[in-house]
Amino acid sequence: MKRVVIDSSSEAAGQLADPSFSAAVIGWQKQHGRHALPWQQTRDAYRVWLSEIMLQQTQVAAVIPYYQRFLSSFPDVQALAAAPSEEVMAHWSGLGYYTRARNLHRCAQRVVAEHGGIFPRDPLLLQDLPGIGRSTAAAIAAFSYGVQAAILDGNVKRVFARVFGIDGYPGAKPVEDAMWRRAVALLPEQGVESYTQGLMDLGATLCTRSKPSCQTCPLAQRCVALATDRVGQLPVRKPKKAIPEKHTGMLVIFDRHQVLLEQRPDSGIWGGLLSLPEMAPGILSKADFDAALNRATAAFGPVASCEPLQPFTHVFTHFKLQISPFQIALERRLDGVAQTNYVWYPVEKLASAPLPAPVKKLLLAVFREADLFA
DNA sequence: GATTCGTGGCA
DNA sequence: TTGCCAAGAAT
Repeated sequence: MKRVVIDSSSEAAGQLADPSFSAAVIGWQKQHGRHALPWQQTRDAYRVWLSEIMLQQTQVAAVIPYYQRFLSSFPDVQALAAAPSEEVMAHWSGLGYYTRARNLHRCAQRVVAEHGGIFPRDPLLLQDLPGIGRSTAAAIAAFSYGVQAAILDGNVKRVFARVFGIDGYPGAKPVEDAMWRRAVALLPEQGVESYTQGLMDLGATLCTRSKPSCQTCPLAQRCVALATDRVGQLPVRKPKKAIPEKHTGMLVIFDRHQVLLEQRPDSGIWGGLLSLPEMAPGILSKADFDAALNRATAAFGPVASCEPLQPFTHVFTHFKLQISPFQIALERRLDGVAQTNYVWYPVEKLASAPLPAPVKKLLLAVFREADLFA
């Protein structure tokens, strides 16, 4: 069970309060903010929630097509709750952070079962639902119901770090706590919707990471970073560490119009998706490789041909993955191989399959080239 | 509390 | 090319 933060911030809030701050943000938002994003112009909590989950650690441009497809396939929370898991995963395929998709599905089912299909308006109740943390709960409550609740996302952290001249990495606990206190203290009495959207818009369109437009910023007068010429230094960068590099061999085992896929476990990288069977790539002799290949494919049928494809690297946030693919045609396919985590998948359905982005790209390239489409 | 989760765009 | 990181949450 996740811990819900109850914010009873004390006397500090009084000192941090400043009505002119929210007034400046709200005024700017109404005139220069974004008003035409697909999830705006509505107070439908389902749409607000869907957009907020998709936008976690993901840029607006990447989300828009996913949001549109999701909404047309699952027009309301009941439709999403009733959908099969694989269909939900397939719609999320390529967007990343796949735990979000499973939590999204679970959340829809809980809203239907426990809240009569209505998203609660209390941020603390929202935060109890899977995939909804403190900031997302506040955004949903503010945009859907006008509830006075504070967000603290990457945009707000960047704006705060500059305007208030906050040193220290915003991901560090003490720094983040201090920012939460400010976020709560600065909430306006009226107009949380415009204020919240304004903070996001400021960070996304004006107070950007590089080349911010300080000339047109409504907060320039009060910006500590601008006054002290530290706009380029704040917020403090995440302390970098060397990321490990891993290797894997991926087997593209196919028989006419079907390819062998493997269901990945729910936890870990690419959790809950289908992917290709993997084999530790080695600096092995050809004989060793053939032996390993035979062990790996014995259950599915004798190998007619095996050709290495161009290896490539996929970069994650926290490690690099060297992928060495092999294209393996079966001489014939053995039946009765009932290992439940494997599935023979029709090639023509790959484009809409719940696959990781690099795997989908690889497979579409292989089968386009091999001209194996019907 | 530090790690673990994708992907694509951009400098 | 490489590095950085975006509307964070869960463990």
